[in-house]
Amino acid sequence: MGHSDVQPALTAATFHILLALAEGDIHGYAIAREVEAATDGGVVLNPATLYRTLRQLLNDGWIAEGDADPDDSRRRAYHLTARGRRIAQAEAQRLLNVVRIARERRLLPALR
Amino acid sequence: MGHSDVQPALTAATFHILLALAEGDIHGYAIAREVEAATDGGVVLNPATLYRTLRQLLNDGWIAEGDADPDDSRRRAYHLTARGRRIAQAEAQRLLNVVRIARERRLLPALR
DNA sequence: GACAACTGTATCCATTATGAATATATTCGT
DNA sequence: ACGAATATATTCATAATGGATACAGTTGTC
Repeated sequence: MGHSDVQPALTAATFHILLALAEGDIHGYAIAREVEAATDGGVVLNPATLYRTLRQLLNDGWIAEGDADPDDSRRRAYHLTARGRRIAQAEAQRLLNVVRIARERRLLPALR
Repeated sequence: MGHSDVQPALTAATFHILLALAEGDIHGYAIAREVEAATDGGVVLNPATLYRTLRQLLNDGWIAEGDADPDDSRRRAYHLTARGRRIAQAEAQRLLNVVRIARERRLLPALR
């Protein structure tokens, strides 16, 4: 989709991953389960999408790697950087606007 | 992104188009301007995405073609079908949940 | 301590979605 | 009449996603 420089609209997968990372250090597999739980099974992250996206987010400096887990050497934990948090906040605001529009169009019950 | 049969998560472009069609008959070009206005220029629909998506939505029976415009023979107006409206409502509800999660993670100011 | 089941990360390949650019015709304003 | 804006549509390249698979470390159990 276009975005005219205002804001580069994140993919749904990226945003869900950022949401999971917002609470603090968490590793890939746990992200997948967290997203699934938070959306009642509505969003299932494909491992290809998950690890590919994590690599990109790391490269872009939106997330950073946390301490290694002493209990399980396979785990690679991440957390949001300040930059990543700002981006996630902006995206959340954008989605809020979309929900507002949906409400105006009577696709959702008024307020709550 | 995955979706485990619960609900096939729409693309942002598709949802914005459905939102624009929720008010009643409206033609392609007007949809593009409407979406741009509603998102303060944040979402700009590429014509390729727009007309491609309209064709798909029509094929899938989510939208239907309205009466021809007597003022301008080029215009092809559409509106949501009952099916399309149900799908848009479900997607709106899904996004509302995402916003709720973002709020829980303190990425948005509490309530409003 | 062997073995199965689960956890965890990662990649390949095919498919789908998006975007930039362009083409073409109609309508509007002057 | 003529240029600008409107309106639909497609082509070709790139980006995003999903299905499948691979493989190693960990946990539980007998």
